[in-house]
Amino acid sequence: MKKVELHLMGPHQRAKYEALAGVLKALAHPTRLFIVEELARQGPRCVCELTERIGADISTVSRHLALLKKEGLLSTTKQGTMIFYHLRFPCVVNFLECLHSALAEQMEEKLHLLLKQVGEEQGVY
Amino acid sequence: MKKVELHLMGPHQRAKYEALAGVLKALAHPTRLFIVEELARQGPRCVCELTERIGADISTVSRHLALLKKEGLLSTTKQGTMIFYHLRFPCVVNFLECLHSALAEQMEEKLHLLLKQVGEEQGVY
DNA sequence: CTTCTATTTGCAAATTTAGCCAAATAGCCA
DNA sequence: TGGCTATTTGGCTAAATTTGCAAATAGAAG
Repeated sequence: MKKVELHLMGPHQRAKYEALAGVLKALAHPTRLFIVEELARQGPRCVCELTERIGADISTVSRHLALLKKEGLLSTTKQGTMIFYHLRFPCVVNFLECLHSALAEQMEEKLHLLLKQVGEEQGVY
Repeated sequence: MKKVELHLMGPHQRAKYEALAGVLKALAHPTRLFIVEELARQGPRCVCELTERIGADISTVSRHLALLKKEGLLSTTKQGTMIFYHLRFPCVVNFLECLHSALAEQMEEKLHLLLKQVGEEQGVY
């Protein structure tokens, strides 16, 4: 008989969440987000061109790209000595935009709360 | 006259990507993903209940929850001495599911490629 | 072959993150 | 008040991430 540790997360679930976390981690960096949106907006770009726009060392940019590729978000093609990176799932930017607008709302809420507080304080004195 | 560094990422854009990255980083951890799905599926839960399912130290879980809350993904309500965490944007799980199925497809592709390679090698010898 | 250019990799320093234990806090109840 | 439970915080260590510089690779062109 199988002992039922009633609600403990199993190894299968664990693996699923680790894979997901890998992809999300790859996205969770300002430079890498910029890269993803740039590729979505402008189409495939080579390392040097992206590097220009980012303003970091080219080796750093190369590493960011490698990570995104490793997690399956980008693919590459060669043209001469240059390597072009492609966004494999353009739909991720939809999610990013959605998240961004939710963020904007949230910031506004916070701002309102803050303003209200300040207003009340001024009212008191 | 404004000097145009033609395509360098500006501070405004930078700030946007940093905020987005903050939220994504909060999501990018197996335990925190589990928490998010658990709250989506089962509704608000207290720290101790989540801790049971996760199997880590309660202080660790508490910190994960604090991070998710700090990034605006969760909110809290008190009931007696217990604190319940709520998922503020249940829609994030849609994205997670979408991402997960894309991941599954990708793994399958890789598997096929691998199998094909093995097949070819066997054919050669 | 030599010399470019584009890209990746080795390495080390600085920073961040994750985890646990122990201690502090907060609210409930007797 | 004092004890009990739920949660958070401080402190610490181990591990992972990020970054730039320098060196290695790979391909193109003279």
